[in-house]
Amino acid sequence: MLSRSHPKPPRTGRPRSAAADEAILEATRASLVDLGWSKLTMSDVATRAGVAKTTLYRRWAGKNELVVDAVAVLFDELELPDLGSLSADVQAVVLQFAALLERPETQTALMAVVAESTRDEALRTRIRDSIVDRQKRLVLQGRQRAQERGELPVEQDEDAASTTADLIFDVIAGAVVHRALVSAEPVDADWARRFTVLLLTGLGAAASA
Amino acid sequence: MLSRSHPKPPRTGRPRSAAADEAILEATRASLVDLGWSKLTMSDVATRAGVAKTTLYRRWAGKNELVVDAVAVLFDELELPDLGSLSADVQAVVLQFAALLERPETQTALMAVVAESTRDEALRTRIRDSIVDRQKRLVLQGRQRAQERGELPVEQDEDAASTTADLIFDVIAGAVVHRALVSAEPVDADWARRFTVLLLTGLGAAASA
DNA sequence: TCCTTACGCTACGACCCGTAGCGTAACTGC
DNA sequence: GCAGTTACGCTACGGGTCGTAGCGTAAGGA
Repeated sequence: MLSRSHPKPPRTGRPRSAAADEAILEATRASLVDLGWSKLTMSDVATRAGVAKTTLYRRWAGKNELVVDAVAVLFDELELPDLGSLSADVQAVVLQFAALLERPETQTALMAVVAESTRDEALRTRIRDSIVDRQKRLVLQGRQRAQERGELPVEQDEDAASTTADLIFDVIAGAVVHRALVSAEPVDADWARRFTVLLLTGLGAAASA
Repeated sequence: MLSRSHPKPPRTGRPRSAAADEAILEATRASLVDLGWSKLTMSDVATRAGVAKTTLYRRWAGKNELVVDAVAVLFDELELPDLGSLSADVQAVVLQFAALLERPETQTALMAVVAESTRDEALRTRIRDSIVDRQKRLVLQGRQRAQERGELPVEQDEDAASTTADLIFDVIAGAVVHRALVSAEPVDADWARRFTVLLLTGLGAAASA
């Protein structure tokens, strides 16, 4: 359900082909795998999708927007299983996120579109709406469960709670991305365990774990 | 000191102009500010630097390598002031790092070259050597000071200590980058304080701080 | 059936890429 | 000084992508 939401879907005339939409996005992912971000071209995607190049430009302004939509759907796979403890839940979601970042299409696309978004306000909100904000639900869900289990205190101040959730989200997502893409080292079960200990109990305790 | 280190600097012939080197890197940074990563071209950099395009290609294989070198030097500014406590030291380095990421040239370049590096092994090691690994010194330095103050235990196992340092580095750098570039929200003193509390004492304590 | 919109195709100017060729400049060893 | 070697600036080039315009055709709605 990509809410690309044309504000005025006209009721007359030939409707846009939904099949072409899906074929284009699929072709974009395939092209990302084969060529990577920088060598991906609109012409190549059009050819792979069996579609005219002009059809791409009728729907997407350019490469940036196209790739965001093509990759966004992959992030909806993430789920937070209830494993009985906050620690187990965090480790599970970290490993899920890491598996997503191991896929070549997300690996090459994610950082690239973020880089582009630093100079494109519209693109930034597009990424925020279709990728980033959707994952915050995992943090909120995990916190609620932990509070129900008594593992975390219930915060009274609504604003402070929201700020804390944002902080935790940046820490988890940032650490996994940095480990996987910048340090380029594996996010395996052992790393996830160590990271979770650090997140839950802090630095002093983590050093001796 | 960019160790681009031509293995064989020939002793004969006309030497390469060091002034041109610096002019090119400076022009690259200026072009990053004005145009951003995607619209930066080799021709534009050459023109700004007052240099022929062929001269660029004699020294750098392409846009990726050039930008890495142009931006790398900026990261050497980071220092870890001794403020008397681990908490204060962490907050200070976080704010320094954030200030660096607010500069448009680093903002647009950093994520872009990392994205490219996912499909280019040589570029990845170049980034690692000239940018990433240099910052780990801050973590090692901070830990040593904290241990001398008695704020952190001295780890016996050498490998485990190294692994922990890598983990902490990914957490700090990742969180700041994610906050600044992906969430696109300010890394101010308050955020740095909250983050530091989380890092040092863990999630349960951070929620009630 | 008429109207409206989407589609495929072709062609186009503009731009950037990366390299080759050439004459000139700068520095070294004899 | 002179010859040898390398760097530099300049021009030119084939190859590729971009994004758009124009046209005839296809697919729905009133």
